[in-house]
Amino acid sequence: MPEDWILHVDLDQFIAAVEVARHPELRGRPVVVGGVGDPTQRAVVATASYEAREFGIQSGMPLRTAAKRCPDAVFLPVDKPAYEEVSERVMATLRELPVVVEVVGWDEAFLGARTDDPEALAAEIQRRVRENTGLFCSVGIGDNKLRAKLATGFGKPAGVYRLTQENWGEVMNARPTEALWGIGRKTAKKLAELGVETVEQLARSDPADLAKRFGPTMGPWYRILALGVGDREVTATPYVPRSRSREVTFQQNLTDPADISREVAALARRVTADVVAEGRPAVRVAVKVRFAPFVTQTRSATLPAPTSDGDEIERAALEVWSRFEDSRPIRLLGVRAEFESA
DNA sequence: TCTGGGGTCCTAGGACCC
DNA sequence: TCTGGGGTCCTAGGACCC
Repeated sequence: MPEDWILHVDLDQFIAAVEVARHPELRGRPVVVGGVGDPTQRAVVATASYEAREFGIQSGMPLRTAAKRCPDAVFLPVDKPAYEEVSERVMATLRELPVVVEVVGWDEAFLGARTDDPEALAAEIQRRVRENTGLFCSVGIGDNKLRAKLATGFGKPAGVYRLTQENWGEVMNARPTEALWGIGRKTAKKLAELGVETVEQLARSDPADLAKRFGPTMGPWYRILALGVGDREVTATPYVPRSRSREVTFQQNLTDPADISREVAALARRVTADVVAEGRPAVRVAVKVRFAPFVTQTRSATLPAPTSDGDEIERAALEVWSRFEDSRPIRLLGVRAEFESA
C-alpha cells in the first residue's frame, strides 16, 4: 500500500531566474530585481540571483544598499505579469502529475501524493519543470506541510530533501527557534529572553508558560511547531481572499493635504477595481499611513452596508483618512478593502 | 538596512448587550 | 447603584510570510 506524502515545491531564485531565462546574456552575472530597477529610488530587492547573494544582497534590502554592495550588479524592474505567466506554467506542469496541487504563492506549491517513492516523484517534478519552463526548483518531502516546507530549504538549490518525524530531532533540535516556519526575529528574541534558544528547548517548554507570554493560541502553538507537528491537508480548492489592498511609497514625502487626499482617492479607486474583479462586496475599509520617520498607523471603518461601489469606497477611505491627526510628512499611503469572512 | 507591496492571523481593550 | 459574568463586535497594532 503506497504511503501518503506531502511535497513542497519551491522555484529557485524565481524572479531572478525568470529574468535570466529571457535575458540569457545575464546568466552568471549578479542580477537584482526590485522597484522600477533604479537603485537610487526608494525600493527594495524582490529577488537577487545567487551571484548577487555572494555580495551579501538579500530580499528586502534597500536597492540603494544593494548597489553599494555590488555596484556592477544588473538592476531590473519588477515585471509582475511576466512572473504570473511563468508561475501559471509551473503550476500547470505540476497538475499534470497524479497529485493534489495547493498553490501558496507565485513560486511555491504543496503537493499531496500517494507513492512508494517520493524521491522519484520529486525528481520527475524537477525534470518536468525544467523542461517546460527552463527553471530549477527544490523539492521538500515531508509527512506534513511544516516538515515538507522546511525540507525544501535544506534541498536548495535544485535539490531534494526528506524531513519526517524520523529525522526531525536530529536535523532540527540544535537549530535556533527562528529556523521554524512561523517564528521570526521578534518571537525568537522573546523566546531567548525566556531562556529558549533552540528548537529542542522550545519543544521541552511548558505550554502554560508560553501561553502566559504569547497568548493562549500562539504560545502553545510554538511548542507544537518545535515538535515538527503540522497540518497534513493539501487542497486544490481555490483560495478565497480576505482582503485586497494597494499601497504606494512616495519618492518624495507628501505634505500638501490636497495631494494626500488625491492619493487616498486614487488608491481607493484601484482597490475598488480589485473588489469588483473579486465579485464580492467590501465590508470594511482601512487606510494605512507611514509618516516620515517610518512610523506606521492604520485606521479603519466598517461600511454601513457591503459595497463594490467606487464612490462609496472612496468616500469611506477619505473619511478614515480624516481621522488621522498627525501632520508629519507622509512617505506611504495604503487603502485596503476587507471582505466578509466566509 | 533610511527600510516595497501584498497578504494572513492573533491579541487586547472597550463598547454594548443580556 | 462601590456593582457579575459572558458573548460578540469593532478597532488598532503586532508579527509573520513571500
